[in-house]
Amino acid sequence: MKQVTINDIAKLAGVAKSTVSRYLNGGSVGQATRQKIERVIEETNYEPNQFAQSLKSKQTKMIGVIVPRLDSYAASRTIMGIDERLTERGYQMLVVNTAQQTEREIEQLYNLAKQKVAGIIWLGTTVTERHLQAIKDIQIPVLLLGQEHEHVHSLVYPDFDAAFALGKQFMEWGHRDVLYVGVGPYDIAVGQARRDGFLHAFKEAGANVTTHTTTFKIEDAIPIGERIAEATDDATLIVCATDNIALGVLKGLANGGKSVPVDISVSGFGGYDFTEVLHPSITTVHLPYRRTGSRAADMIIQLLSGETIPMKTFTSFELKLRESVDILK
Amino acid sequence: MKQVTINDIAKLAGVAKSTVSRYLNGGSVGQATRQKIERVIEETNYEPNQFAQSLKSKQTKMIGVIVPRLDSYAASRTIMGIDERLTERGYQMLVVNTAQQTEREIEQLYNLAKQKVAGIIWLGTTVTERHLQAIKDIQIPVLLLGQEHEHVHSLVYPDFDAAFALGKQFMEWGHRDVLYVGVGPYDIAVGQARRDGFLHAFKEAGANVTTHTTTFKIEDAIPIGERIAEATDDATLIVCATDNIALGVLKGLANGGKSVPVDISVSGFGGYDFTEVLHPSITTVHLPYRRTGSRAADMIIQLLSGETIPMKTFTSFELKLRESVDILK
DNA sequence: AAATGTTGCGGAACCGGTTCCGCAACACAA
DNA sequence: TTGTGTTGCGGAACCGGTTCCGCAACATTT
Repeated sequence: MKQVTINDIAKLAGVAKSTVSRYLNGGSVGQATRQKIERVIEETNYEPNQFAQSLKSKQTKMIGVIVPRLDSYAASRTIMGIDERLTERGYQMLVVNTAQQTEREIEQLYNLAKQKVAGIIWLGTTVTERHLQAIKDIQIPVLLLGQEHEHVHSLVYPDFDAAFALGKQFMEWGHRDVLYVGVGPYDIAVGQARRDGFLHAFKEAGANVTTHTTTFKIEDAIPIGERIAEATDDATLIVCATDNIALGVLKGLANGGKSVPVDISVSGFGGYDFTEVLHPSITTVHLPYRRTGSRAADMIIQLLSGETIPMKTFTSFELKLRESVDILK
Repeated sequence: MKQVTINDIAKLAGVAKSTVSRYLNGGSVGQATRQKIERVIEETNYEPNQFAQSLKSKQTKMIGVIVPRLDSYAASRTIMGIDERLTERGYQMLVVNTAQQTEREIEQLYNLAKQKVAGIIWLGTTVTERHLQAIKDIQIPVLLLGQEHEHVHSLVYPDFDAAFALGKQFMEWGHRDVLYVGVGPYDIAVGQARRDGFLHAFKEAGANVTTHTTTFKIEDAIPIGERIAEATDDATLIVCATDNIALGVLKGLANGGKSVPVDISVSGFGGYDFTEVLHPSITTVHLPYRRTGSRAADMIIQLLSGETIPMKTFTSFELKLRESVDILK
């Protein structure tokens, strides 16, 4: 298993190594030499050493992917989509996890630059000045996925529109007393856009809304569900900012003896696959994570090749209207 | 942001670059020179070029991780654990996805070797002769995770023991008519060890068992649940080989109008977090994926440094006895 | 004082590619 | 026949590190 080098090929084919290199990179090589080299490469299973190549070219065929966490459904589906497409296109994916620490996102931007990745896909949560500075410093194309910023190419989920569409549907079904369970505004996409979409739909219909704030963790939403179960107001619908929150709220309601959708309706957002097989199945919005990942891969490759693409691109969404939300009229 | 090289450092410090290199790698350098070099490196933020280093050393600080799929709960948790520990230890993780194609596992073994990773953690499903050949060829430490083979260092889940323990518990609770829903034996851990553990427990108690075979996909288990709902035999318990299967079966039962655990009990295996918050909460076995990932990282690093470790190591498990299985006596 | 050992350092080769430059061979136009 | 252009190829430098070798300066032993 000793490494075959370009020198070996040159020697075996009886030519200079510069000629072999030219052959490999599509330079001008005569018919006769071309064939000799071809044969030798075939026989020896020669494959160029990537380090030597990168040393000179200061480039790799790697795309760095910065993710806040690896164990979320959204992240892993997205990564999967990215990987599939990159592999097809002859690139490799290098995933780095930041464990939800903003500081590490910045570190990793520099770090990936040091590793000479060709481009970076960043599944962001917040965009700060220091992020922007890092992106400027490293001189490498960066695609922001799932958040947006005017100075960075971004591919975003239509959180506002999707939330608005779902909210509007609920209004048409006659819900007028709504509880909204969301997350803090530090997460632009979920904490702001999604919330605003819902609230806009509710306000437009003149509905009565109460807002609760929780985290992305299932457990934290359980007590909220429990409290709602105890309360004696006349809310007919609980709208949750994520499927995880919906899961927690459902558990809390069950603990409090309420049944869905008979006593009260519940909706989620995000599109876990298994929301469909729960009983009751959960009304939610499906975001195409995997396809979006592939799309992101395409876009970063376009950026690499210098193509101009819009600063901001939206993905699609799909309402999944199921059993957990009741139709009042 | 131009790259500072060892030559620049040498020039600025007024020494030869070999001296700088020696300084960096802990060779013999005098006090005076040491300080000069130190200062210059400090000032310039010098960082060695990894490609140049790898070119010479034919090694990297990367550990390759081969996974059959990226979007499973088990895989993503495991990867997370691996990554955390590797980062702590100064290594980088390079994840490659095989999209569940055995052929690509073998390809990737060779491919990772080409990229000169220091070691490989392989989340395997089946081990064939060709895998073994590849592992022998590449001359790089490989740790098999989640499956076992006498010739490869492996870290495995105690599928048999865990299944046996859970099965025994069910027997103590008085279940004697059991339906087992598993997967084919091509997956050694799930299709064989897990099944055998259960069956052993059932047989020991003289229970009556019927076996169904399905896949890892939720959807494929739904019709099985539906058929069970229609059947008029007197099974009291459905034991599923994975949580996903349990989810599908539960849906099928719900479709058929059966309620759990009143009409029949259901158990899963694997330990999705949210099995706890479902209603009813699901009895299952929790496997410590994340911790196991960390453990795997430790082990591969031990292998790199030439330490001797046992060929086969077991992880732990924890029974999660919850609402979905009824206690008959 | 001479012989021997130790330490610090510079020079040069090497890892395996890419690329620039220039020369030789040949074709074609003047 | 001379001049001009094109094509194919080899030599050498270069990318940024590591490592081997040898020399000079100094310390230690006899």
